[in-house]
Amino acid sequence: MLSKKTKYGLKALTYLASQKNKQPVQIAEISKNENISQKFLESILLTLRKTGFLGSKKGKGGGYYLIKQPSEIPMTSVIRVLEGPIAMVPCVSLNFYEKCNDCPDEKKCAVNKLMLQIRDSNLEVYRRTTLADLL
Amino acid sequence: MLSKKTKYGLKALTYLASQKNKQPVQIAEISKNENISQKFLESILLTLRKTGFLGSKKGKGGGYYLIKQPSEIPMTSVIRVLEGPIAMVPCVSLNFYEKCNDCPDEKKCAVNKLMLQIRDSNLEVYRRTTLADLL
DNA sequence: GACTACTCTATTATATCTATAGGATAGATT
DNA sequence: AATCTATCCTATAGATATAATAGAGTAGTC
Repeated sequence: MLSKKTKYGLKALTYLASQKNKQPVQIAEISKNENISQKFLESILLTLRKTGFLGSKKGKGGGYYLIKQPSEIPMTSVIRVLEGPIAMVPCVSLNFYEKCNDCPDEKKCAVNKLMLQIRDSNLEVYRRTTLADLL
Repeated sequence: MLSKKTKYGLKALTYLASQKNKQPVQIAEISKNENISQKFLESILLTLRKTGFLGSKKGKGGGYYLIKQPSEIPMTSVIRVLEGPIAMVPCVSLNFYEKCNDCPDEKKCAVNKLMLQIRDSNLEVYRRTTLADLL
């Protein structure tokens, strides 16, 4: 299952991407329009800022805004930041590889074989899709 | 992440599929060879029997065995039984569809758009892969 | 009839996700 | 400078799902 964190994060990103001008948008506005708990959204936007997707402005008229163009934000990086590894098992992960301790030979492992294909097909989708494609 | 239940279930299925004769295999044997907690494996094999993948024989010389040919067991059905819905969000699920209560229009939803593609690509992999392909 | 191995229910442990609370901090406005 | 506003940050609690264990019960085989 997709976590709510990722779901909300994606919705917030598209909300910001669909803004005509580049004025900062307040958390409260996004929260209200996308039906997201404001406090929860707060922490999500915070991680998106820390990971270089968003900029923020404090004080009156402040809020969050996209740093890059939507077409320059691939889903691979969004998913990795919000959801974690794209692979469903660590032994087929590109960025978070870990050996299974119960598995003597990865190349003979059925789970590895299957999940390698799943990873590849998911990666293909995430790589070719940018935030701009979701508007 | 893939649950251990699914992981162990897949390993057990391939173990059974790789048997030369069709004699029942005891839980203890699978558990030992695949490094799986015996009791946990017990419950997994039980659900695989109840869902029509395995047959069992009680008493001495008993155990579990595959009912169908490995080539006739698609991953779609295995995953659905062990892991649950293939879709990552209910609003794009074929067999477990559910409307999001926070989303006014699915067709305009970014999460829906993205996850629809992910579902399709995963489905394609699971459909073309049978247990026989994992041996 | 004894042995073996599956069957089933209940319980515990663990982890992760989701959400909330409350205050601290920094910038804008007057 | 004072005040308002909105982000920033940490801590924590509750809910849920997963993972694993325990132990008694049942049914078939030899």
